[in-house]
Amino acid sequence: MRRPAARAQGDAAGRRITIREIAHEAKVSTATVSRALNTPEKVAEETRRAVMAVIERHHFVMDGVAMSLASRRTRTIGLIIPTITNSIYASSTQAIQQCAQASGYSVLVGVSEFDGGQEASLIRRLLERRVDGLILTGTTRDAALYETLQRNGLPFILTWQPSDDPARPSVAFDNFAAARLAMDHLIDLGHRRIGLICGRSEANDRALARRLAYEAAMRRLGVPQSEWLIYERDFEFIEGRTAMHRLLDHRLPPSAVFCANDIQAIGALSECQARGLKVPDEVSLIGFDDLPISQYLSPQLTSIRVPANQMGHRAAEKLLAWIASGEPPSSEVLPVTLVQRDTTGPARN
Amino acid sequence: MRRPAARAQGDAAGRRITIREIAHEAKVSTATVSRALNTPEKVAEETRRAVMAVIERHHFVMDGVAMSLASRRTRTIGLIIPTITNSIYASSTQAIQQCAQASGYSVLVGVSEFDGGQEASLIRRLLERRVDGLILTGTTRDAALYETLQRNGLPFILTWQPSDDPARPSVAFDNFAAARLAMDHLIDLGHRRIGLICGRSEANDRALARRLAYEAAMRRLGVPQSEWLIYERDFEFIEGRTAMHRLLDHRLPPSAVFCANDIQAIGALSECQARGLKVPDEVSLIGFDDLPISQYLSPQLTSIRVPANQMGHRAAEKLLAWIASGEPPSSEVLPVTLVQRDTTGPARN
DNA sequence: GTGTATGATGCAAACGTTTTCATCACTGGG
DNA sequence: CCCAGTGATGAAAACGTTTGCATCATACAC
Repeated sequence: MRRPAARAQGDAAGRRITIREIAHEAKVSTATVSRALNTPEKVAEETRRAVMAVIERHHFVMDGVAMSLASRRTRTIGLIIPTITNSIYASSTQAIQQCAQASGYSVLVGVSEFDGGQEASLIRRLLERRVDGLILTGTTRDAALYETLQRNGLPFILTWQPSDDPARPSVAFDNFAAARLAMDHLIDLGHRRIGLICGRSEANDRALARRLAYEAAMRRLGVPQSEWLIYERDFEFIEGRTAMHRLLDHRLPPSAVFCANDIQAIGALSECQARGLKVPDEVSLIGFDDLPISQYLSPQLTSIRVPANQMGHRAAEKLLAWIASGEPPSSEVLPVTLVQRDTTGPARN
Repeated sequence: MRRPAARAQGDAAGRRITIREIAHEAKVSTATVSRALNTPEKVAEETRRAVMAVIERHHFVMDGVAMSLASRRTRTIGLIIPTITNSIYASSTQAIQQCAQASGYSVLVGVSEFDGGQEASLIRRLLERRVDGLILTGTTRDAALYETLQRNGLPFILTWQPSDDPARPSVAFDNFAAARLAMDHLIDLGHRRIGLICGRSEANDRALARRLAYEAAMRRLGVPQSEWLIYERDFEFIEGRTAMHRLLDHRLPPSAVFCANDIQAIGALSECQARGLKVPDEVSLIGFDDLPISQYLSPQLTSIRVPANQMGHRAAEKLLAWIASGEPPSSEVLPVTLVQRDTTGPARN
């Protein structure tokens, strides 16, 4: 029986051709081949062409692993996101991809499922893979993890939540201020009894910031803190829907609900529609994220537009610049806007 | 001025500690350290513990690049998808991620943006990175590309479209049959003048298969081929919407429209709603994909449920099995179901 | 006591590049 | 004619692991 490894290399595949054989055939040294590939300007035009001809002829593909070992860079960045199915993360991820791909970098993606432990082990794995840099989601994590990154001198950018520590550069927007924008909008419309549906604040600093903004707004309003107005749930349509169900079943239902993400907002909206409740006449709903779909709903969802795409783009740019220059970038706070559509209206009473 | 590279390694970061220093400190050879890490059962319990202690003490992280070079496997798989923002691809991607992560593999993701050329260059890049295997989307691509994969003996799995070539194993569902399911549903409801909104069939074999099923059904119906009933557009809500706009503006608008993906279906639905057109009373709409959101729309979207998650899961499993065993797996066709909801109803006349 | 497994370990040769330093051939100024 | 400068190239030492083979105890059957 043949060894699996041999088989996995494929039957038709002879041993992969190496730079050494290219060098031999082109009658130059491996150094010259390497230079022809990486720094063509350092090689005489004629030599370069000869080398390239041999390379073409053999379909030579450089071994990136050996290259990484020798040059001590992998041309790969790591990206850790909580989930990929919520399209708001897909959006920033796509931007990061584009940026990286355009600069010849590959992206190693890890999905943490909102679990700190899993995130830590993913980070360790990426560290082991020697990624040149890292893009992380949120700022809250074990200090030991940050130490590990620092100790390894690994450039990293935090996203989705601003960092106040210059040693931990971030590209993000202010979740607290953004959520306040939403609350102010509802308050301006005359709402006083406002519900909140958001993510789990213990595992998600974005959800926490939004909740805090909600609570601050309610306090400012002089409304007593009422736990029954608040629902922390997972990021699923159904969770938003059942939360809304509970809110509406209450003896004194809120006249407006702040959903701290569009997924849950859409779930909440569907609950209203299932009950035949008019939105925004009988209850107002505001979301957060402004997913592309939100304006194709009916009624169109009022929401807070977050710069997911731009954030991914800038984060990738800054990370690559850091890698190239060795200089850590400064943090950047991106603007956020209220997109007023058809699910918010004046309070009735 | 210091060299960037030096700086990028970080200030606090001394040179990374190596297996050699661990070995020295634990008074064993590097071979033993390597074995303690990779095949603990081949090392005496006592020795293993001593080695581990030293490793812990120094926060030693193995250099995966050197490991990959020496062992000739990277424990990384490549995944190429056309886009990540359409949540149907996010769904299969997430499943692949989970599977890979659970087996200690990392996933290098490439986004081709439905562009064959870009896909080819991404594949080459992944080849260079020496991924242990590849998961690709669709079956239609340059023969030279397949040859390259074969030549390098790289295991790969095709997804989203079944392959008939046993040398190119696939995990997919039958797009033609699935689209026929949708058409049959409309036809059963009495519709005869049926529109089609789908992706660009020249760059997307899934869209092509669905279009062919549409055309076959229309032919079966004896309806003359009418180009004006067919719209090939990009995967955006707005594209579905404007296509629907055109369709409805026609002198003889269709009584039903088959949207070959939910994104465009949702756009189409929004156009109907903007016009105050009753769905399904005045026009029926059927989607394809059955995105999670589709049942939270109002009216809820009738659609074809595709096993995106399962497909990703099975594809990853098969790929990893192939890598481990060296034996290419057989192809697998997954079932698809019609999910009948509220956007399809009997034809009026 | 001999011979043979068995288990734990070490030695050292890969793995396929990059990169430093040295060499060599020119060029042109003095 | 000499010398410094420049540009193209090569030799060889890394880079940090894995792994085949050899070695050396120790155990056990006979």
